[in-house]
Amino acid sequence: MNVPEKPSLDGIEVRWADTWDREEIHRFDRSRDRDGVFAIDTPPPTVSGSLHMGHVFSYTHTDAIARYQRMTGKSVFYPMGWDDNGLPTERRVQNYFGVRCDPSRPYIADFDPPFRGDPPKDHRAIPISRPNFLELCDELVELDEKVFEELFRRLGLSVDWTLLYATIDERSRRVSQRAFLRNLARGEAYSQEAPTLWDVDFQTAVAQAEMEDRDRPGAYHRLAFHRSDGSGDVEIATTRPELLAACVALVAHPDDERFATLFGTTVTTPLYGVEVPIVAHPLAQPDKGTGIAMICTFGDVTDVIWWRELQLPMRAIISRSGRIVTEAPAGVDAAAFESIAGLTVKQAQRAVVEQLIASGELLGEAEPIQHPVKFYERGERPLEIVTSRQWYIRNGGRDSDLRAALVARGEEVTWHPTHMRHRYENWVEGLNGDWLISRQRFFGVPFPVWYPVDADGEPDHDHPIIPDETDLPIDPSTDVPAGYTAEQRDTPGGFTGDPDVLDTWATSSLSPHIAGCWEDDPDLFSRVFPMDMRPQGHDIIRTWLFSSMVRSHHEHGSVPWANAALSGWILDPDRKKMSKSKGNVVTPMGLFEQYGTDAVRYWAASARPGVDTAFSEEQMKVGRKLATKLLNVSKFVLGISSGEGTATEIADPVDLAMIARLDAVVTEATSAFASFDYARTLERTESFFWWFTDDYVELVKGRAYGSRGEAPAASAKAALTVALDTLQRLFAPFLPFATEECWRWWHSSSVHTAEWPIPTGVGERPELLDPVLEVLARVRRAKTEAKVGQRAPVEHVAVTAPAGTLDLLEAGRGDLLDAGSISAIDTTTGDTLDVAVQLAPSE
RNA sequence: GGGCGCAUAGCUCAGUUGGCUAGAGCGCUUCCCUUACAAGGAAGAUGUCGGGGGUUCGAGUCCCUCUGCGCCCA
Repeated sequence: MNVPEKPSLDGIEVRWADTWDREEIHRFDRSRDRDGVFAIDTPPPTVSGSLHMGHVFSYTHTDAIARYQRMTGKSVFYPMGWDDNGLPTERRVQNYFGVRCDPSRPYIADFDPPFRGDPPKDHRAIPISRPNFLELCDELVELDEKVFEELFRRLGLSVDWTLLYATIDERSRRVSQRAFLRNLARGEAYSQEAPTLWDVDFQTAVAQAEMEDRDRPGAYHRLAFHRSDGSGDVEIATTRPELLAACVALVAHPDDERFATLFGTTVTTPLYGVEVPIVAHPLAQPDKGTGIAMICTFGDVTDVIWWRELQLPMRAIISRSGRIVTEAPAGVDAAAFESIAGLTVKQAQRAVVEQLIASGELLGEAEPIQHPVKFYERGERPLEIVTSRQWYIRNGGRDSDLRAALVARGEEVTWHPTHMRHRYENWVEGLNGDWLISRQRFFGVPFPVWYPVDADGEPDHDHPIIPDETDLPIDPSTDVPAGYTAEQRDTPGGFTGDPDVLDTWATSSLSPHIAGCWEDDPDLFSRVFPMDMRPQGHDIIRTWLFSSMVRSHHEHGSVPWANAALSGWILDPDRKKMSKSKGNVVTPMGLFEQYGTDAVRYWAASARPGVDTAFSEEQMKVGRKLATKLLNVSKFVLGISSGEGTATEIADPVDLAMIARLDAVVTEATSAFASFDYARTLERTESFFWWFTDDYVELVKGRAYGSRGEAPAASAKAALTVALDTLQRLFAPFLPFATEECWRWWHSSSVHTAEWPIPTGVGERPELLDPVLEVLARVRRAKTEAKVGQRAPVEHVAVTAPAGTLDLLEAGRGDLLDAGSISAIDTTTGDTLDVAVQLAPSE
């Protein structure tokens, strides 16, 4: 045994993290069968900046559960992944190196970027080739990932770092492409030319899950359409007059009597003189504007529905750059159109409004309104809708059977907390289209397909050329399909590669497959899948959680995991969502250094599952106090008992009563942990711990020192040892460093590979301690009121209490005399408890 | 508009199927350097459990309703 003179938390993180690495205590034992494994589908953090308190918070919750499961004897499959694939990385590369990707540029060997970090504000990004851009992506993510790993190790995450993956690495690309090809073969993936939400800045299609509504100012402009029979005008209101040239119909609600006689007739558009029909559709809102609206191809998603369901013609005028196309669509007055050709949407609106004023077809003043506008969640300009060919995976958005099946899958998962299931169902039931998985970006997993090019040089999208699974991963922009030569690329009669990359969620939705080496290592996969637990934030239920469910449902006909544990948000102390500026000032590493890692973990683990939680340094101070106390009480107990004694040697009723309480805590702590409620385990353990140190230890200290002889001391020592041993293990998942520190004083192996405690079963009469401690409290109070120290001697204590209480009290009489420095206790039977304390005269 | 959550001490929060006098920590006040711990300990004060109604022998807890805050979706 080796107890230090002055226990300290300083430096324990590095010392024990190194030891754990050396002893490989977090290593997954892949020889265990599925029942002996606890598999965690760790969220791969986005490597596009820095880790913040939100990461520390939620990853601590998962780690506590992982450590608990390990102690119960499970082989814990706890991988880590880096989500380095996708737009956030591209964006960061652009900002870090001062470059942008231009696929038309040639590759430059040994390219040296103009900056490495913080290009000046006026710097214009240098266009570079796609391969050069990807090299810079690789360089930067490697840097970021080192920093991430260091922080996670310092946080004490018990991940098995040999299981590390990155969502852009070869294994992930192979898994992602293989899963896509399987979806394609089964008809779950398909490509289609269709109107698509488009971000004009990022130049990519955007999925429903990445969209958000933002309130933006707009204005209703009232426009006069002219009835074709010359009988007057029809007045409509629109917030997007610039789309007038794209108008293909007017629409009103079928039950709206104001327009009943107009349905089936036609009008001509202002400025452009296009004849368009007036149609009826239930999605038209009678109370909006004038009750009749123009349908354009396309102003918003409702236009798309109308266009599709009413089989209207296409008159698209917005290009992928967000500018008005240069040629007028068929039927549109070319001379009138020329004045807006090539303008941005904003410029076009101004021009059209001016023209309408001039022609007298704008009625009255524009009426300003606030209205929701669709944005890409990372974007800065409203989404436009353009027609393009995209890949989709069926997700129930267009198929009610599949939707119902996915809702049913949601019921197979146990949600923590349970109400999070509603978020999932809400999302699934509100889907309005399949999952768009293609992105017109660069740093991502490429679609593993080529297309034959016909004699006219046009790709045949209906007959994609598929690689063999054994060749994956492939890059269709450099690899050549079987049966073709490289010279045939992009030539008539040859082939062309699909230029797009998969949505980042299309890869991360396969995180269980990537981590579990699906198909590459079927033996491993069978031992970990379906996994036990998916921890994640509730904000990505609609993306990561749902897409994972879709992939697993298609591929395996099962859920990907049995439990979904949703963590809450970190809020500023003033209850607002943690601001960036604040998050940057308070860095996790700074807090680890200031309070110790265990203290920060304590703060995180105190928050109940799924509950938004205020950032609180006060809680960290409490955590530090707890860790310090644990070291000190360990030193005390081990100093007095030498770590000897077992539950069977406990004989004194006071000790048995304490053990009874301890057993109850173990039972409760265990069932809470088993149901993922780490916070409850911590709270129960902690409150017992403080009671143990403040009351029980003080009560039996004298006896343990031998004040009443060997046998009573032996019982106390055994009880102290058993309690300490149990408490160190109960705290181990929360305070991994402090518990390891004091555990190793008297054990040669790690507390984290020790067995999770089970009740001793020897406890008796827990209620006995209540009257004993009540009397002790009265004595303490008397001393405080007399303003003397707690060691001040007491001459005499007279206790009046009911007979039953006095019986209980009798068992603790000896300990009370010691703990209170009391010379004598007299007892009298009475109705209520009364304690009279007579202090010894001061010297 | 639909869904979900929250409201308990000055602050942050516990309070599991209804059950003794509603708890903890922080903060505040007083005292104590005591041989595990002064980065500590002992003691104390602090509540219309958001409002209203209902069920019940009994409601912080269950039901209804209202108010306020937050989140998700449309």
